[in-house]
Amino acid sequence: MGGACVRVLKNEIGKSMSSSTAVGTSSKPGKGNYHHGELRQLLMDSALLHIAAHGTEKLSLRALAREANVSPTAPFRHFANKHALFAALATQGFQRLEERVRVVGQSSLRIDERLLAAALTYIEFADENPVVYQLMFGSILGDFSEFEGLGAAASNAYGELDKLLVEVIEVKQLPYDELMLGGLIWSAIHGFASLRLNVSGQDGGQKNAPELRPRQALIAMSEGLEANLKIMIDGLLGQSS
Amino acid sequence: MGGACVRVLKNEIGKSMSSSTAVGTSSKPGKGNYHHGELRQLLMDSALLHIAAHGTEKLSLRALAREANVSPTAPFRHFANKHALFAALATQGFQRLEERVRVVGQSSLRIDERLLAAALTYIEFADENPVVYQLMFGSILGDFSEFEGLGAAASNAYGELDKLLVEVIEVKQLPYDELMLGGLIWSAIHGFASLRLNVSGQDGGQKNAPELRPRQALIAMSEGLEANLKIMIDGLLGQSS
DNA sequence: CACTTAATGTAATCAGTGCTAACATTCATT
DNA sequence: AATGAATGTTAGCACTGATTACATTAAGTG
Repeated sequence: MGGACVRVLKNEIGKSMSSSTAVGTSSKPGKGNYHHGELRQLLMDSALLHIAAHGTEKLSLRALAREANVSPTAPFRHFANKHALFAALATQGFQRLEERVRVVGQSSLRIDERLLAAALTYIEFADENPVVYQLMFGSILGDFSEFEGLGAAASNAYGELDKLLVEVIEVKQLPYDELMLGGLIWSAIHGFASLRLNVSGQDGGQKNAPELRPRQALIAMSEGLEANLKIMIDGLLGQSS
Repeated sequence: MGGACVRVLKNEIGKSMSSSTAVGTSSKPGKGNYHHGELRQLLMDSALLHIAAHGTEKLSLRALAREANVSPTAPFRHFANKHALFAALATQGFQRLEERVRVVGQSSLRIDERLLAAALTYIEFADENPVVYQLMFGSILGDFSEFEGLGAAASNAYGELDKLLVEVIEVKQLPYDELMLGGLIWSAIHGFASLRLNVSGQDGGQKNAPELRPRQALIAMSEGLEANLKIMIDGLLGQSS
């Protein structure tokens, strides 16, 4: 019951199964065939699907285990507890985001174009990986320092944006403190990405209630996204070219 | 175990116990004293404290019932399920936010000053009611249409911002579509508020790791908040006065 | 007032969950 | 072949969300 619209996106999984022998997945437990090697990533991928379908709240490690044809407690060999799984997903997310932003940051475009491209990349990432994004910037995981590597991964990802900020300030001789400009631009980007995920999720596209003004605003802004982002950033950089 | 820093804020509760006979709260069940009248709001207030302390994930209706000296299933008389409680909190939040924004929106200031004041109000609300804010704009509650009144409350709250947008566009003859300008400004405000809640929650203030650059950016922007917000909004409105 | 009715609380119970502890199997390395 | 770390299994505890049937209260009606 309930319209739990499954807004799953393939990009959010994939990129897994780097190596390992890739045993035939089907098979009942207790027959001398231990899973081995691939279970951790398999659980993570499976978790993303479940969260996308029913939310973090209803994710059950036992259900994941069941789905993987594995004993109910097997997941605990890979994740100390449920939140550790979330943290692992978020960490992986930060790493991938960092990688993507670095690529566009190192292109040969002008600095302001690279900044815009980075912003777009950020928003694309949120679009393509909504569940991971929520884990990364939502409130489910409290203090990152409770999970090894998570805080560092988050900081590294931000660092890629930071580089661009330093550069744009120097090139354009902006009167901003680098940290403050970071706060401004980061807020703008994140706000847009975050609202789109949450508000656009409203109404499965069916009953189109009259109470969807906020949603319309975001849809309006989403059309011609790049141009609108440019307005936003240029506004913050104090120029209207 | 775990550094579950209890960042509770009094504003987040309060404003309750509107009327009712206010029976002496202490007393064991099964002694001919039914709670009556105040239990619903009592559960909501209690829930906020629990969520602030241990997160939504670990909130237990049974624990709330226990704390209220009430049978384990009593909460279900007031909330169909756990998420309905969250939804009730979010709905109340939207209503209070709407009220606050309306007040500043109706002041006698210039329109751009009122817009800035509204933005500040929004951010103050998030600061003072972090848990409610996360429920309102986070991903815990999926489709608002599943909860009666929630979608409308959200839309009404946005409506107060909307009024100001319409006015500023007309007065300043801005070349924006009203919906799009709403998307831009709303993103900026929400992004700042949201990041502050989530990122500033990192590190209980103790070990001050070197991996806190993102946090520093937000702190930098938080100092002189009003001035920075003004930069942000003026930037979007395309003026640098 | 007595009587009804809706609202609210209780009691008993169920399936499912996170997690722990003790044990089994496999893999990699020597 | 032997050892030890990694990984999976089995059994079980304490707890949770939720349902059902029943009890009590407050409020309204004649």
